[in-house]
Amino acid sequence: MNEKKHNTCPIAKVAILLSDPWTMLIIRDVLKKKMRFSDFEHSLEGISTRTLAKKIKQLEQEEIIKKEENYYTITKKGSGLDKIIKSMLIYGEKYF
Amino acid sequence: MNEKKHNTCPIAKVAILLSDPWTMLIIRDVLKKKMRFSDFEHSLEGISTRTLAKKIKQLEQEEIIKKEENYYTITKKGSGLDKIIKSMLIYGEKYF
DNA sequence: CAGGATCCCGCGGGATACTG
DNA sequence: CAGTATCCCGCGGGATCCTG
Repeated sequence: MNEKKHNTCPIAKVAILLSDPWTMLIIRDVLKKKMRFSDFEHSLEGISTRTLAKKIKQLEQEEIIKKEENYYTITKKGSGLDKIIKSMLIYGEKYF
Repeated sequence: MNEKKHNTCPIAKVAILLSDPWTMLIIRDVLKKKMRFSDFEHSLEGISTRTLAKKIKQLEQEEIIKKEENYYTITKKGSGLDKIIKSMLIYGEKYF
């Protein structure tokens, strides 16, 4: 996936941002409540610490989530994603 | 990503389904109009024929898109995804 | 034009061990 | 608990060529 070629389409940008299942699940969790590292590890069964740390860092850099005192919370930018998550939930419940 | 561990969460299922940027862009395109293979190749700049063929096949198996006479169109199940795509568009326009 | 077949390489990511 | 550091392997996917 070459990001530069698709930088004009907003859908493509969001698609790239969310193009990892873990990422979406992290957002799902942190939309509900503040999470610590170990909370994620329990919720995201099967993820390795290495991968989790990386995904979290990505999301911090994108300013989707932020960290304060070992707790991760959603940012304003991040909370805008709830609409997407919500529509995914509705779709998932209907078609799976 | 171990799919079995997350098979109870509808969000996780949709996340897994959409966890590839190409996939979402294919859906974006086919939601607009019927597409042929070469249409995708032009729209999805940078994708290889191999990958494109694979993604298309996946989506056919999921019954998100269907093929008739070298044209791909959206299915009923697939058209439900427009809500998600739409919310992604809105988010992308606002925050990027 | 619509793909299938092969070959090959990179890196994403698991497992494990270690530190503050 | 909250990560960092290595080591190592698999496979996703690009490039290329071929067919109906």
